[in-house]
Amino acid sequence: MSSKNPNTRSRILEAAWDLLEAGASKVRMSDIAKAAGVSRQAVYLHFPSRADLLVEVTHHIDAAKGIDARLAPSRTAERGEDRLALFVEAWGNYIPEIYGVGRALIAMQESDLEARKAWGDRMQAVRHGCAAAVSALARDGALREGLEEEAATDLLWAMLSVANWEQLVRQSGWTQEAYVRAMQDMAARILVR
Amino acid sequence: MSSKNPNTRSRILEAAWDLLEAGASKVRMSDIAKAAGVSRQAVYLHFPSRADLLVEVTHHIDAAKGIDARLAPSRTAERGEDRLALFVEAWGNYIPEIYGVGRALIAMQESDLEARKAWGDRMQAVRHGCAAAVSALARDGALREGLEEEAATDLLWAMLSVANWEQLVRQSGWTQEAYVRAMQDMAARILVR
DNA sequence: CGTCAACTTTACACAGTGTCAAGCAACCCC
DNA sequence: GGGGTTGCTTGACACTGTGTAAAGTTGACG
Repeated sequence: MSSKNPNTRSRILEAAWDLLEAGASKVRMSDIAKAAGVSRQAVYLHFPSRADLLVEVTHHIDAAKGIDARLAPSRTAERGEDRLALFVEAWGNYIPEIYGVGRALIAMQESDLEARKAWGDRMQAVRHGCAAAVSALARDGALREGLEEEAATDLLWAMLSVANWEQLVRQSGWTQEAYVRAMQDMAARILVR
Repeated sequence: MSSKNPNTRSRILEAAWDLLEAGASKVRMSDIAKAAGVSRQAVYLHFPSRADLLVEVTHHIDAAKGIDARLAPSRTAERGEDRLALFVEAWGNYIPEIYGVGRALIAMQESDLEARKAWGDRMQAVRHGCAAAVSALARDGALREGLEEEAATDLLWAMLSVANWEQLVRQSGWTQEAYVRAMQDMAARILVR
């Protein structure tokens, strides 16, 4: 991908991650450069744009935090209901990890087409997870009657949005545990027969 | 409030409203000025900042669309359950009206403190509506057991966020009617005993 | 010693917000 | 009918942040 020093690249990614996760309200390219101990231009030698850098940070986090391993339990669950609860738990507990970057990427969506596409892609991946859980319910005949799989997926997806997590946990002061329990309960009440 | 020509002021507000509601992705001060047939500086003679202008637009819309009248049925409902359903319907159907401005204001939140406060205040008003509906349920003894009024209000509030409406209606392609019905159903299942 | 890669330094273009000051046209008032 | 006031225009400019461009520095390697 890049012929530059992979060390510098990682330092930039780590620095960006740190700043974003620390909740700094505005993280500029120069802030990231400074935190990485590198010039602002060096950042542009590794990442063509701010949006690209942020996207790479999310991939970096995915690799570091092992998103796949976290979702594994949900995929191997027998019953649809268990699968749903485990998926809600896994994703719900992953949100805080990517919240900083997600927020920055969401904020860029309005102005930056690339950022919109990048975040949209990631959220589409979450939607696939939702669809899989809903589909498992349907397979068990446990999906609430009068609810299409498509609509159920949309609802679950909307419920599990980063924005909702932000509102409940960051704004309303819920604990992470309360959030996850509420979402599991909610999902069960809305989707399960 | 302003010693300037109230006519020009209204023209600016209307122009901003039109542009925002038309879904233009980026609405600059100069765009609004041009649409209002006025110089960019004239806009600043009437509104100190972009955030102020947007907030005034929301108030303008409230006055034009009669938010109070729309919420009246919910306030006069006898049963808590009816009140809840009517509130969800009234607010849910109001969202599309303010979506354009809301989106612009939300996009500014990250960078602009004033915008954050302004939109936060408006959302707080919605929260009060949620709290009133929940309180009516509790009064009837219809609130689901094991659910605090506070938590119920938070949940309802999060559910009814503009972001969720956007995701379901604009992104997932739901009709407005389907959205309202789903939210009413969801609220009943989650909050009502 | 030469050269190549990675990075630094400095400068600049560009968009958009917000400020400032001078000018101008209409109207009001004595 | 001149003098002031009001509401707006015109043009210039400061500031922030992104992204680009080009020349300079440093160290490793052959």
